[in-house]
Amino acid sequence: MLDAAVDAFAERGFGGTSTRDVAVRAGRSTAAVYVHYESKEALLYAISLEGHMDALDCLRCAYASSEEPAARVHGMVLAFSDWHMENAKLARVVQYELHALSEEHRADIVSRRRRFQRLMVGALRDGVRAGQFNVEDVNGTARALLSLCIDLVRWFDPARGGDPWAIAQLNADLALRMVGEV
Amino acid sequence: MLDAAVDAFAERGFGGTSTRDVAVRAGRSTAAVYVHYESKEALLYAISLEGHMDALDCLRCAYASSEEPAARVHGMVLAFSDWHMENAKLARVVQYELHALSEEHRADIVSRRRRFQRLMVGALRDGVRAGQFNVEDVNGTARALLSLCIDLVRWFDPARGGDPWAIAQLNADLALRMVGEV
DNA sequence: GTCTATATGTTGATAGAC
DNA sequence: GTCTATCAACATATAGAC
Repeated sequence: MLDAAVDAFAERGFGGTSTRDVAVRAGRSTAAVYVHYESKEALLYAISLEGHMDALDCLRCAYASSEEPAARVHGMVLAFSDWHMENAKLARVVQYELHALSEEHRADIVSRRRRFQRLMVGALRDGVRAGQFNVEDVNGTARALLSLCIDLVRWFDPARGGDPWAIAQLNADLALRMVGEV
Repeated sequence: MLDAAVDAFAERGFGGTSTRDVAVRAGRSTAAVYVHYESKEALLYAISLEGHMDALDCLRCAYASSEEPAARVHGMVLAFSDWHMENAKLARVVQYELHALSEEHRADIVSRRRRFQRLMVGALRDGVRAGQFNVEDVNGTARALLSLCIDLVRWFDPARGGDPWAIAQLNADLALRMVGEV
């Protein structure tokens, strides 16, 4: 059911998807949707929540798996880029359908999103403090590094080929240049 | 009429917008929409076409206004970033609503989009040939530079403040690092 | 070119049988 | 938990008067 909704929302957007679209993809009736979810918006929230938690786990894990600043930033951009390509449909919904959430749900998700930025800012500060990075605008640069990863969902299409790992490697290498690694 | 549609599509997405939404914003009846545009999709195509032409003009102009490779790439990222913030609503529709176009219209737009990539690839090759840039993957790096600019429309909100020019400058400075400027 | 009125299908969501 | 059947509201688009 969730998978069916992810596919549909990713393909046509939340507004362009009907509960019937979702039900048909899941091989169920429209009524069956409402047994599990209170509304179409609640379905989107469930997807968005799961996606944000999974992506944050991914980025936290990468942060924790190295103490050396350059290796850490490299690993974070590598993992976060890869996540967006390996979970292309989910990531698309996560990144582009926030506007359709209710006010309360959106506030919850927005506060979760700040953690991505904080984590990346932390990684940059570590490198600056250690004298290994040359970054003037830590917040802006962190934002740009996340942008590089997130924007992958706009154009990357698993069906059209392209090697996710090679793309993630390129992003990670560019990231080290962006932080002015010494 | 077009402005009203840009506002609506940017806020709620194409699928989440009704022709009534557009008509009300424009201070007209729904019937009036169909005097000027054959369908809701035709309205989206008109917006998308105008937006892509304007953005391409912007990037071409930046390309042409310098011969020196580093200044050229800096200027391109500066101008393209700025365009996405100064035309935030239009840019949002341009970048995120392609999926809602008819097959013919989408094909037309997609072929126009390739010109952005070609222009940036050209700028990078110039710098590599001149021995001023150190870029292994020209296509991938050009894609990343455009990503940095385009992803601004996902989060930049003119209403919430933030200095577009400072953000554009940061992106342009990061771009020079990304191309390994000597 | 604009409107009011309307045709025709689709929407999110519910009722009630099994 | 699943279905079929259905509701009221809304969708896109058109007809025809001014």
